[in-house]
Amino acid sequence: MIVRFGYVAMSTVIPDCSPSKTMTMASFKKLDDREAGLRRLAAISRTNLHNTLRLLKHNVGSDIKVYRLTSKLIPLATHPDLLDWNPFAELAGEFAEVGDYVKKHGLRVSFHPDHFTVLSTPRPEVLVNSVRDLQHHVDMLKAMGLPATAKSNIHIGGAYGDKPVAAARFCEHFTLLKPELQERLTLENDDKTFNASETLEVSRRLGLPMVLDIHHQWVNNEGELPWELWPEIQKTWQSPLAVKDVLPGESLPPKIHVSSPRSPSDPRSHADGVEPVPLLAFLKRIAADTPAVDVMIEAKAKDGALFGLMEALKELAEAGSGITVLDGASVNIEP
DNA sequence: ACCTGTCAAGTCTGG
DNA sequence: CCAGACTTGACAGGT
Repeated sequence: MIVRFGYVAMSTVIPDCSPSKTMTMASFKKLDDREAGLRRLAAISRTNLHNTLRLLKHNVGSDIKVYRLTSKLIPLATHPDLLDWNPFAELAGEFAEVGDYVKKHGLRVSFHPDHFTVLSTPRPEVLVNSVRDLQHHVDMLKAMGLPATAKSNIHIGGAYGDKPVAAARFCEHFTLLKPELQERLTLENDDKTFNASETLEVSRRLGLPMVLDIHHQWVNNEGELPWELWPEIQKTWQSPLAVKDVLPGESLPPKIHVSSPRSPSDPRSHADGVEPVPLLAFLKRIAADTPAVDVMIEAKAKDGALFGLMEALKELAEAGSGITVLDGASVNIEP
C-alpha cells in the first residue's frame, strides 16, 4: 500500500511564508478610502497566493504531494459587507499560476471550510452563508483550473438535540446544492458530534467520499475499532461523485486525517508531532485491501511534524517492520 | 522585538 | 435568553 503524507496550510520550516495574511473588518472600516481598502485586500490576496505557490514548490522539493490550501487566501471574501466585491478577475493570473503548478506536478490539494459552514443547520440565514462559503471555495478551485478531484472537506455539523433529524436535514440541504458544489465535497467524522459510523452513513446515502479522521474516531466512537469501518469507507471513494474527473488509468486514493493527542489530560487537542506507532498499526490493518491512501497530518508542527514522522518511519523501516521508504514523503506498507 | 486582547461567521452548555 | 467555551493563526495596539 502506497502511503503519501501531506500537511495543512502553513509551514513551520519556511520562514515568512504565510498564505493566510488578512485584514480585520475593523481596520478595513477605519480606512476612509474604500477603494484603497479593496486594493489592499487584493494585494494581501496576491501575497497569500504567492506564498501558497512558494509552499507548493517547497513541497515538491520535499516530495510532498498532498496539501491543504488555506481557506483564508482572500481576506473577508464572503463578509456580508463586501458582497459587491469580486476580486477574482484581478487575481486570475495568480490563481492560474497556483493551479498550473498543482497540475504540472500532479499534486493533490483540498480545502477545509471552517466550522461556520454547517449544512445541518435549521436556520435559513446560516444555510445561506454556508452555501455562499462553499461556493467561494469552489470558485477558488475553478480559478485555479482544477478538476473536481480537488475537493472541500466539511463536517456534518450540529445535532440540535436530534442527530437523525439533523442528518436528514443535511442530506436535504445537500440535494439543493448545485452539482458543481456537490461533486467537490468530502465528509469527515468530527470529535464531538457526528462520529465515524454516523458520518459514514450520511456519506453512503449521498454518495460522497468520506475522510476518516482517526484521532476524532479515537475520541468519538461507538466502541468500534477504526479499521472495522474501513472497508465501507473505502467504498465511498468509488462513488460517481468521488471519481468525477478522475482520468482513465489514474485514481483518487482515499484520504485519512491523523493527529496525536496533546496529553492524556487533553486528549482532543493536537500535539506538535505525530506518534508513528499507532498510525502504523492502523495502516498495517488496512494495507492488504487498500492499494493507496493519502494521509493528511494535522499536527501543530505542520510540515515539521511530517518530516519528523518520516524520520521515525525511516528508523522503523531499517528495523524491518514491513515499511519501505519511497521518498521524502511517502512509504510502502506491507500488510 | 515582544506581549496581549480581539477577530465576521456557529453550536452547545449552563445559568 | 444570554454569556462563555470551544480553537486557531494572525492582526492591532500597546510596551
